[in-house]
Amino acid sequence: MNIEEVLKGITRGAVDVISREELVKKLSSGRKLRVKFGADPSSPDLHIGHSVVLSKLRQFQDLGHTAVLIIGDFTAQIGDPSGKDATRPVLDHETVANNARTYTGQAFKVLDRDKTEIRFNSEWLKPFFASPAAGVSDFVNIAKSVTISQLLEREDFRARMKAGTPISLLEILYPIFQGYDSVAVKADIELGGQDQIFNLLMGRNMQKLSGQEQQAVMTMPLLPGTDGEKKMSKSYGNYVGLNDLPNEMFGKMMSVSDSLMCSYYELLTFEDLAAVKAEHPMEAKKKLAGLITARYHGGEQAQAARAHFEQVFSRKELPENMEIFRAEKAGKLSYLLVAAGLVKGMNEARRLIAQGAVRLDGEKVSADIIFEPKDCVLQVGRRQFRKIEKGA
RNA sequence: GGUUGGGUGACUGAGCGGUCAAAAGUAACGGUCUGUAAAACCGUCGGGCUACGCCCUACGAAGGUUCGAAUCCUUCCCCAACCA
Repeated sequence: MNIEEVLKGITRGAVDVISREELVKKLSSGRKLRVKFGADPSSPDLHIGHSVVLSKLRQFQDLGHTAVLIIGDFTAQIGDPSGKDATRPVLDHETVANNARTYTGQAFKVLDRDKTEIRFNSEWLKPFFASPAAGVSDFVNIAKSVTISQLLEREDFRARMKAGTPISLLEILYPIFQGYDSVAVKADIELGGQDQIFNLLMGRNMQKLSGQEQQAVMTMPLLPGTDGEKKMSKSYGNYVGLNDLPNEMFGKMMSVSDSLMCSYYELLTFEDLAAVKAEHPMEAKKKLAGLITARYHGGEQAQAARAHFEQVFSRKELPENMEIFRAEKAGKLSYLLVAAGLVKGMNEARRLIAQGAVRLDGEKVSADIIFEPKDCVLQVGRRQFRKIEKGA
């Protein structure tokens, strides 16, 4: 493969590449490159939005390069301001450690473990920024409790702002931490989401200051969430998690709008877009759901998820595996719903019955009848099933 | 440090002595429609009950004033804006 082809493949889908010349130079140097990707373990759940950048990282690995996965255990205690309109909560050590563990576990669903170097940035940031006297938590606490607006209110700062001179480093503290990571791991290339561009460029600055060769920077587009409006994020609840069960994953993919499906094809797969658009949307969506599910759970599971989907939703038949609940004595149906864990409370149970959401063996139940224990299937809404067995 | 304005249900945000389990929007959940599309429309949306009514717990925390408080007073905690 010549360099042209490599470059084409590696920059496919990228938003920014800074700079192309440097990237070419690095790629053609014959060296094993160190490709950095940093992640704050602020949330333990990775979703398919993260997979956009991770897949790109994987591409580098497949070319023989090393992925340097930085776990921002130190920076997680500060919170990346990128794309946020409010200060992030500060996490304690234990949470961060736990998150980091699950994080890497999920990341290796995409990355090649053997070509990945995992580093925790507290390794170098702690001694670098925290004096033994002040201690990390003191520093973090102070930085957390002083807001920018408070600082900028000061007259001398206002004057400086008016004069156009740069303000304190505090606001750009985070990018500096992240940038220093690049120095510490001697990154050749850094990948990130589109909203990371400022931070990534800071890495170049810091490396230059340290006399290192500057990393090339490449950003990937942000994946829209399943609502089709905001970016995919756990806090918006519009994500498809890498750890989602096959049926869940398949189902979530099926419920997105047609236009969103196209974006997903573009950002998550290598499929030919024109061909996709020519297909029936339903078929195309099933294919997409299958591709994604297969990626994280294997082809067999994906097949099963598709079969399940078609069975339960397309043909409205019963699913293969249902949770079993043993009913021992006669009682109100509403009580059975609560006991079987299908609803939160009695009121909700009654409401759902009144709304025609409850079925016994496929027959709508319109009143809160007395249920005599027997083997049957209890269904609430479209997707909640419970197999009822007569108790001993 | 000073001044002013705030803290309301999953979230945004009205209410400012009784008619308030608390408007409106979002989210969520059911239903109709369908490709579980999306959108739209209808309904529900603190908990419980012997249920067109009743009880309990709720409007930052703790007290108080009232027949009656999310609404007034006191103290405390937290936040924001502005001024130093």
